[in-house]
Formats: sequence, structure tokens, C-alpha cells
Amino acid sequence: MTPAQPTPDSTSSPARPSTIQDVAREAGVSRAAVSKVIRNAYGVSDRMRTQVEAAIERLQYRPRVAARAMRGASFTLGFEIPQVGNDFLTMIVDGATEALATTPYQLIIAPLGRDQKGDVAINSLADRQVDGIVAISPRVDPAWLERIAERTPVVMIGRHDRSDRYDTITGDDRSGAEQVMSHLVGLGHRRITHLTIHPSRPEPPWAGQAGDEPHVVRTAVYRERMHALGLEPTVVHTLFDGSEARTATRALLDSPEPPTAIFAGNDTLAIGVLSAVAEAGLDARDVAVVGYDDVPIARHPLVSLTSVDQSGAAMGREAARLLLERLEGRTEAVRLEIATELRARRSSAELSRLPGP
Amino acid sequence: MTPAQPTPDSTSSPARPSTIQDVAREAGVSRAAVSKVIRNAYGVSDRMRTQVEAAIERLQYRPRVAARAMRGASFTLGFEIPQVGNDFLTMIVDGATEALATTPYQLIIAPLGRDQKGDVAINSLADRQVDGIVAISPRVDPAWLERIAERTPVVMIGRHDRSDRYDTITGDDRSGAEQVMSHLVGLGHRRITHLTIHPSRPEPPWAGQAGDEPHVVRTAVYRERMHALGLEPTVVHTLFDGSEARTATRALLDSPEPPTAIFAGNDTLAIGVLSAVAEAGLDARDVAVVGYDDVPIARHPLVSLTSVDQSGAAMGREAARLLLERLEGRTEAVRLEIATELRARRSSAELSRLPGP
DNA sequence: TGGAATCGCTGAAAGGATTCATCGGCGGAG
DNA sequence: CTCCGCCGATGAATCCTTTCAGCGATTCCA
Repeated sequence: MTPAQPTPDSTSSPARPSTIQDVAREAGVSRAAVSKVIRNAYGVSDRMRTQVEAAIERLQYRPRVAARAMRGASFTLGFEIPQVGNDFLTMIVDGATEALATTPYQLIIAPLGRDQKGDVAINSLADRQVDGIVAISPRVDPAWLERIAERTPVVMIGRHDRSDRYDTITGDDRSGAEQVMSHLVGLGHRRITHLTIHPSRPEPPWAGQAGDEPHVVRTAVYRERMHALGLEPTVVHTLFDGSEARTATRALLDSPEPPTAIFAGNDTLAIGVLSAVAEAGLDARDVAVVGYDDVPIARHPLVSLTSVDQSGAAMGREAARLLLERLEGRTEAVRLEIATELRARRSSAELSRLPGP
Repeated sequence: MTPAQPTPDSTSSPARPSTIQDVAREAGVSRAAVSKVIRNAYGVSDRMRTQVEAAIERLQYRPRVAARAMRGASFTLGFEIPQVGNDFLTMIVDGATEALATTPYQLIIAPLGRDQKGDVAINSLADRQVDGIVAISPRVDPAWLERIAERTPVVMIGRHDRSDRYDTITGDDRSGAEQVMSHLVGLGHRRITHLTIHPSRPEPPWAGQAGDEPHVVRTAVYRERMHALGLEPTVVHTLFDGSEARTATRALLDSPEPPTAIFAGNDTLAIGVLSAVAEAGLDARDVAVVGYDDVPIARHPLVSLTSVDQSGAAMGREAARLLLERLEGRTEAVRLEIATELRARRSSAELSRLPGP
């Protein structure tokens, strides 16, 4: 053994964590050899592998991600999510975490602060040289995102746009919204109000593609179906966090001709709607409520919210898979569309007090 | 100008992102000078600052975090959270995100995969050289955590242990549980069952300090209060995700002497309990239910779950603040305890069918 | 007015891993 | 027996930023 031991004083200064150099010395091989072993790269003999692995174990070596990222990969995939508390997004993250469990990749999430735009978080992930990015904010500039995607694989979840540079995963919002409308109309509803989040404001410069956003698609389908039935569509816009949904619903219920059904753009809003309905002493017999996303709480018997399942977990799994594919060399863009399924529950089941046709 | 321009071909290869070197050249100063400007460090003239900032703007320069982390800081704080979907943890993250909005620090979250232990995620954050770590998993080895904390500031949320190396933030679990028990007993309940998560299994090597875990403290208080009243405590253990809470509750309700009140160790469990209660066609008049954490859905009128507010957002804010303090040089450990407040709601409000005393 | 301290800025070294060109040894083909 | 090619392994170059010692010029104090 060489006298250059890893400084046996463990009391005063916090012992320097070992580096690839230390491992190489301990195993009696070169740094490059150790590097190949930890990356599972080609060209290492069994004997060397076991030697190096033993040295790694003895020295408790862990590669520094920052140093790896300087030349190679960071083995990190980044999720940009606009709202930490949103259960639908949570399902997506869960799915991806699951899919990555058996890979050397670690998932990190960059949450958005209130009033922060998605590009801040995406930039921040890019600065950290993650090997791939999953973006969910539908309102970042596609052109800008393509520039990011030139350097780092990107999967955009939710937005129906078409890009040659990044992959997209969407739910089938058109069919999902159709299912909702058929369901409500089938129950006999005519005064159906649609409640959704505010459109981008101020209008973004790429506004021509606003129809890409999932909520906008759902709203469009709502309008089409109402018109087709000769009914007047009523669309109410609120903030995305559900607080405004409650007050907006209260106003609707107090109006001279209150709706008999409310189609909310997502479950967060629908939960807010249900608050107002319950607080007004009403229930599904007075106002049917339908949401979108089928978050876990929707199936709780006290809530029992009719919703559209677009399988967030599958979206997350697929997003992870698409990124891994890109990292393995795929270059053509892929577009995935996830099928939707209506989960009819009590919030839209009973119709006793519906006005006659 | 030197002929070594930054390669004007912008069509074929994705233009190399500019580095601090490019900025230095563009501004006609040294790399070190640029570095000082972007770090807001001491010793730069106004003239130079404006020059450099203009160059940064022109070149769209963004510092590479990996390279910064090699010698300096990564300006990243890491959250290890055991369950992405847990609303209480979400509140903590939200609070921290808020607190960091005005700082140059970015928050990243390392989620745990199913069946993964907290130390995996904490290690992964340490490998990424985050400047500080917030850990929430109560079941990592304290000694191991102290070793991490030698190198990176750590705040442990939830666990009541005492460390000289890392800071801790806890709710006042003792007082919170007391409030719950006083509330239930005050309503006249005697057959009170406590439902909580499984204790660590197998028993961890540092089991002597198991009493540190918040759930264990709450359970201990429950037992004490029951004994003080001459009542037999009943404790049921389930998985942490609420699925088992439902089935366990069903079994309780089917037992010969069903409880008149259930004190759940947290709101996730309580929501599961409420499922079973509702599915059995019962409500608060039959079984009072109390949770812990006061997650947002608890106040929903359809749920209206009595719970203990321990201000998750404040915990997150404080965690961020403690880390920033450490980064500014504080070395003594800090322990913070957040006061609790009982939020009595309908799930424990009505007692009509309570058996007489 | 001389010397010291301060200020603004610079060049070079450092940090830990990967990548690339290269090299010695060995087996197989001619 | 010789030559070619492949395999396993290595040393050096590289990635981008911060840090540190140092340098000239200015200011301050005696």
C-alpha cells in the first residue's frame, strides 16, 4: 500500500469524499477504467470489474453528478410542473418515477412559484444539464421550447401542437369532452355551463396555436355540442386553483336561470364547484357536476365526482420512456395520444329535479 | 476583434450555448470579472457591471450549474419527499417555493419511488451537490444523516430528535394529539380507536429513538390519555397510503363493539377512514373521525374533516429560511416547533347516536 | 511627500468525471 | 513464423466556472 492514504484524521475536518481518482488508486487501475465500470461501458474485463467494484464499496465512492455533467451525462431527468398540489400532475410524476426505478436515471421536479411562468423552471432544468425534460405548462412559446429541445430531449405533455424537435403526449381531449357532453345531454340536461381556466392573458405571441391547449380543446367541443343542440353555450373563466371556481359557481347558482349541469375543465375546478353546490344546500339532483382528469379524490364516496380518466400514470410512464428512447438515439419526433374514459359517478347520476323537456 | 468568433453557422449544428468565456470576450474583460458580476460579488465597478450585463444579454448567457457546482455553489436546494401525492408534503413544498422566490436559489424535489427508502433520494441530492437538503422521511438513520450534514446543510422536518449537525422542524405533536383527544373525550366518546401507519419494520438499528417519529408521538399521547381515563386503547396499523385504512376501518365497523370515534394519524388515513364510513352508510353521528395535518381537502364541505393544523406552509418557509441561514454561516443547530391548532368540523361534530355514559 | 492600504481587475490553477487517441499483448490467419 | 486485428487498458485533453494570489493605480494617513 502506498503511504498516500485517504487522511486518517476523521475527527477535525469532515473527511473528503472519495473521488474516482481514489478508487482508481485503490483498485490499482486507471481513472478511465473506473469510469467505464461505473457507466457499464464496453471494454472491461470481469476481473477488473470486480476489483473496481470492491474498491468502490470499500471507499463508499459515489460519482459527483456535477462533474459527470461537465462532459458526459447527468443521469437526471427533469419535470417542470406548474402546480405542486395538483393531483393530476402528481399522477403523471408517479408514473414516471415508477418507470425510472430500474434505470440509472433520477427524476427531479422543478416546481413553479406562484405567478411564475413555466419557462423559468424549464430554463432552470436546462441550466442543470438534465438529460431530458418533461414540460407540462401549456403556455410556453413552442419556438422557444424547440430551441431547448435542440440540446436536450423534451417531452411536452398536454399540448396538441406538432413539433419536429420534441415529443408530445396528450389525452384525447376532443373525445373526452364529447363523452362528457353526451353523458350530460343523455341525462336530459339542457342548461349546461362550462367552467374553465382563464385563457392566456395577455394573448401570447404564438396565439395562433392557442387551440393547442387541452382546456381550449375541451371548451371548443363544449361549444360545438351546444350549438349542435341549438343551445346557448355559457363559458365561465376562473383561476386555475379552484378558489375562484367556488365563488363563480355561487354566482351561477344565484342567477335567475341557474344551470342544471356544470362541466368543469378539470377536477380541481370541479371540486371547487362541488364546494359551492354543497354550501348552497344543493346536490347532484339540483346541479350535475362533471370534472376532468379523474384524480384520486374523485372516487371518494363523499365526493363521487364524475370525471374523465385520461390515465395520468400512463402519461408519466410514456414520457419517461420517450425520453429514454431519445437518449438512446431516436431523432424523429413522436406524438402519443392517450384514450379517455368517462367515469360516471354520483355527482351527475341523479336527475329527479330536472326540469321537463 | 479576434478572428475566433463563435462560429456563425446557425443552421446545421445547434449553436453552442455561450460560456462565461464568450461573455468575457464580448465585454472585453476577464472571465473572473464576469464571474464576479453574475455572483454579485464584491469588487466590480458600475461601468464594468453594465458592460458585462449588456454582453450577457446580447449573448443570452446562462451559467452552467454543473460547472458552478464544481468549485462554488449550485444555487439549488433539494427536497426529499417520500410521497409526491401527499397533500401535507405539498403544503410544505409550496411554502418553501414561496420563500425562495426572491432568492437566486432553485428548489428541486427528489421523489421516492414506491418501496424506495428516503436515503436513496437524499443521496441522490447530495450527489447533485445541492447547497442544502430538506429531508422529510422520518426513517433514515440519524447518524447517517449527520454524516450528510457535515458536508451539506440539512433540515429534517417532522422528527423530534436532537442533533448538533442538522436543524429540525417539528409540529407540536404532543399538543396536537392532546387537542384531538380532549376534543373527542369532550364530545363524550369513550370507544376511541387510533389508526396509524405501520411502525418501522424491520426495527431499524437506531430503534432507541423511534419515539422521535411524529406518528409514534401521537400514538403515545393517545395511549396515555386512554389509560388516564381507564379506557382500553386500540391501535390499528396500516400502510401509509390510505388504501389499507379503508379496509381496516371496515373491519372495525363490523366488529361487535365498533368504535364511536376514530383518531387517524394523518389526513390521508382519515380520508380512507371516511370512505369506509360512508360506504357502510354511516356518518359522523355513528363514528366521529379526526385526522391530522389539515390538508386542503379537509375543509371541503363534502368532506369536512376535523383535523389538526400544523401549518405545513410555515414549515416549508422556515425550512428554506434555516437553510439560507446555514449558507450564510450559521453553525449551531436550531430546533423549531410549530404550534398546532385543532380545526373542528362536521366529521366529529354530531353526537346524537352516541351511547350513554 | 512617502509608504501603506484599498480598489478594481487579471491570469492561472483547481475541481472530478468522461472522451479520445494510443498502446501493448494476444489469438488467429496466411 | 509473421502480420493483422481486436481487446483491454491507459494518459492526456477537455468541459465551464470559481477561487486565489498578485498587480498596477489610486487614495489615505502621517
